[in-house]
Amino acid sequence: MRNANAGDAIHFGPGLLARQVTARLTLDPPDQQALLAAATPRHVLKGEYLMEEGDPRLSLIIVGSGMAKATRVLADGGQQIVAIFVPGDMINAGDLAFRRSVVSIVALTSALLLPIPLATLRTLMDARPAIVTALWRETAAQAAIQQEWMIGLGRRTAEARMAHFLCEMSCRLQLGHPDAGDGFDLPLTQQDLSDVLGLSAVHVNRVLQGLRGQGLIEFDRGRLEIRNKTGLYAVAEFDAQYLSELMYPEAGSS
Amino acid sequence: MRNANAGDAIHFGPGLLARQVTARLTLDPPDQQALLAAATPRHVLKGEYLMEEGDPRLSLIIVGSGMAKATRVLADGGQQIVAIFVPGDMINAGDLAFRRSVVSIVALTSALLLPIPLATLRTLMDARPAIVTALWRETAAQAAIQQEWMIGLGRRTAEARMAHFLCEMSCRLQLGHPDAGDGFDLPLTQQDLSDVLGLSAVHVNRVLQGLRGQGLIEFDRGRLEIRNKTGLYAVAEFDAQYLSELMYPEAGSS
DNA sequence: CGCAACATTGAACGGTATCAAGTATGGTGG
DNA sequence: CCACCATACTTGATACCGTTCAATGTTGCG
Repeated sequence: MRNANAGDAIHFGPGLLARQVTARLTLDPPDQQALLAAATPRHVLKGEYLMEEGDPRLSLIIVGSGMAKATRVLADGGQQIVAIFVPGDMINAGDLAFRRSVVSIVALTSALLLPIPLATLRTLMDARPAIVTALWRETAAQAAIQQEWMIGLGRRTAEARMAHFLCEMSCRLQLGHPDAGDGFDLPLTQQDLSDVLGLSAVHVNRVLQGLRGQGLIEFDRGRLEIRNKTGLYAVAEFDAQYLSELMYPEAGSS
Repeated sequence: MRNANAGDAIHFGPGLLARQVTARLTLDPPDQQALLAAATPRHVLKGEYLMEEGDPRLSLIIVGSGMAKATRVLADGGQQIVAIFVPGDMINAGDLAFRRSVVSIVALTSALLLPIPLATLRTLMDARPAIVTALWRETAAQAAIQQEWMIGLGRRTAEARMAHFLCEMSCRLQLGHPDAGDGFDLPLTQQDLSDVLGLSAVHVNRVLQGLRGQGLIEFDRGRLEIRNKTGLYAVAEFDAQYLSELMYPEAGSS
């Protein structure tokens, strides 16, 4: 949302956006440009629904900027967030393999989306096999993150779960700009956090205070500062490697 | 493991096995045969490790018969099972997109595996794009099941979680032979169930007794009988559709 | 200013874990 | 065929982590 390089090969976006996105797309420049050129950028507002449970899938959506959550509402009114999407992510790439989405997608911030209509995508996939591979890899990356969440939900204490999630988001959000400090925007309410971590909102509050009290983090109005990275990693038993491998996979796997 | 049709196009397997497997591979016959022909069948015994955390990925493994679990051991000795594989599944298809596995794979029964060396697979993927699509679809299917587990771990009671898991396994195991009754082999100990559901083994025992007491199931020595399918589905809030869509996706999505 | 959303705090309850026996069950070797 | 052993299952008592309920404080926004 800063310098709009009108001269970019990618015609629709500011330079910064393109860089964040392209860093995640493991595609050769021609494939990448073909894919991005097929998108019709679209802005959405915070809180807007991009997709609802049961909707047919109409497009592949790449997040250009902003964040979104994938959530499922249960009969008793409870809610579980099953994914958080950051710039460069393909929103529920895996769902595309099926007829309809089983989760709702909600924008956590105002966001710029790059939706690619399914018909166009199919043509591209036929013409450029690397795009199928990229979709597969993205699906696999999201599945690996999900596995980490499952382990947290099943076997970690509330504190470790929270710490682990914060570490994960820190890594994922800072991939594009590794020079940034230890603070970043995490536009989640405590209610959102509780729906990610399978806790009550009240307990999230107490856990956050615990982490604050240990001098590990500050978290205020959607901004997280990591005060003691080593300590936080220790509480989380966090191994950053699983993510860097996901995000920057070995070249030449097709 | 019954009638060995030596005349089958697929040279290594009994007819029944081939049918179970091929029903899940959404590939045209030529692609399917090319893929399966590249496998060197291998038997493993109950309890055998097929893969350990951190191992490099050397092959794509399709389950021919038997079952396996994907598990992750934590520092405190706790354990979380993140997937159960049944005949026709590709074991951690998603992990192939990366360098190494982050989970261990253990055989739950003696099993027949169809491993396809990674080098061969890459050649096949280049020659037959439909195979990449199939890997992607399989990864997506497993991710969708994982999401369902996450929802259970995060937001369902122990009883609903258990019921839901049993419903899921019932559907997945009976896809090949829909005529079978409401009983099937589920070779999991109560300890295994606890590691799937994020509970203690003691509590699993009590939950099972609860379901038995309501006349919903029988579960004895690895054999599950569903006595009241409607009732069990109700307790689980189980929607069978999400699975049938995963397993029998619409034709022509490439 | 006033409302709505979000965050914080305290008290009491409850689901599930943990600990500690004890009881089947099935496989093995004699 | 039996004695033995390991594994799995069952049961009861107790403790705790996290929930629920209810009230209050805080922030931002139209």
